[in-house]
Amino acid sequence: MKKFSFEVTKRCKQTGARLGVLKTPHGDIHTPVYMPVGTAATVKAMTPRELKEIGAEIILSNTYHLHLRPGEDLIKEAGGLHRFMGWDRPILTDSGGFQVFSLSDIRKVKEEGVAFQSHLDGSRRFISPEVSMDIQHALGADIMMAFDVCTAYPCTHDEAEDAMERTHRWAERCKAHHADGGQVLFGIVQGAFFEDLRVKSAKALTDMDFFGYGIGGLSVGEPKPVMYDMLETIMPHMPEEKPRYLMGVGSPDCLIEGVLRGVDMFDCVLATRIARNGTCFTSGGRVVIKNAKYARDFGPLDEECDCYTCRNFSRAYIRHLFKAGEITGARLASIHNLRFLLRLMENVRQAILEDRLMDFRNEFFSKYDMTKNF
RNA sequence: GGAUGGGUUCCCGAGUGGCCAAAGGGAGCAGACUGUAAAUCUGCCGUCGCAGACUUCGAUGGUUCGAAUCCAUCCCCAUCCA
Repeated sequence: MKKFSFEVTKRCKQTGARLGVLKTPHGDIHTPVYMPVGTAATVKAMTPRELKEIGAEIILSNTYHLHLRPGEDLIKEAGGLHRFMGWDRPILTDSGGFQVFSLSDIRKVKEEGVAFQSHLDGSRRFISPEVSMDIQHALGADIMMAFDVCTAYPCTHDEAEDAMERTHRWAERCKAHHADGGQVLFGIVQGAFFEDLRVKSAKALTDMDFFGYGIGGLSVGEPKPVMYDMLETIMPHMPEEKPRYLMGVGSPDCLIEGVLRGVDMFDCVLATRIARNGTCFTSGGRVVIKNAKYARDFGPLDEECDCYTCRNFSRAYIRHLFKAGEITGARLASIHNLRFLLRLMENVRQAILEDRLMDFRNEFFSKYDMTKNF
């Protein structure tokens, strides 16, 4: 479709990291980009207006969850996901593939597809590549993801290979079933933590020619260096002119390390989840704001942050809200954590533009206490 | 002044002879969290500590091998009656 395009506009001379623009009918996305996650058609605790204010260019939602509730038919009737949730910028929908992994206790994978038991009411559901495509068509997100099989860490080579081969077959089925309308489809590279499989998967997916490529099956509990190694293994085999999306990452350090290794897109629930649980990103490292030591700390969460929370409220106040169980605590922390990552990526893009991403990285880590990381 | 019911570890509240350092909840403290079964979950929560030891159930004195639990006296509290 003409309405969609991706272009790498610049490479950092210092690191080779990419700057790009992904154009969609709902607006342009400047990469490298962090995408806030709104699984159930809402980024938890955030309104679309607030998301815009902090600079979110695209958000994520989820096929499995919306299929169960309220159902894709209802969302289609509402005019599609954008209108339903009042968000007019781009949306990416995950395929339900990650739920094959995260709901492993209540699902069965077969060649045809995956039989889930709804985590809401136990009812039996079946999602195949075709069903996932149908649901995602009905939802109408700009970017759709192929239905894949995500494996755990650790897993055997055989398990990883089976999951990968199935992911490839399913990717073919997704592509065949995808209606080339106002949406584009990403394939997903699997292969767990085996270099031969990752290379094979990258090549196989590239041959299928998707609009973009997810890198799945990482950040599932492995040490970070292992993930970084896998990225370095995969990247030389990814097409240069297509967007690369590292699924489910990350933490501030992982975002930077990912960009350095050629990643264009990220999403992660971490920012919003830990925000609701009383933990915040700061330029100095993680701050568990509900801890007693902040009871009389009347300074901002992060001196360097420009977000609404940091401009107007103290650590002591935010801690108080958490201790009191007030919903505003979760909201203020969510606003901050998301703005922290979005601003980090703004800075990353600026650094790439100025060919100094490695300098930026080193400066970031000189301040960021990794012993207080995730 | 009389009647009745009570006083348990920070709070509420179980416990009526040994299995009680004492259920459960709350509060408090800490930890976890990476394509969201998460405003969730886990741990600690008398003191010192490895085992274990020591102090505690309004106060004091008894009974008993053994008491938060039984008896006596006293001190408080609540409600009702005068």
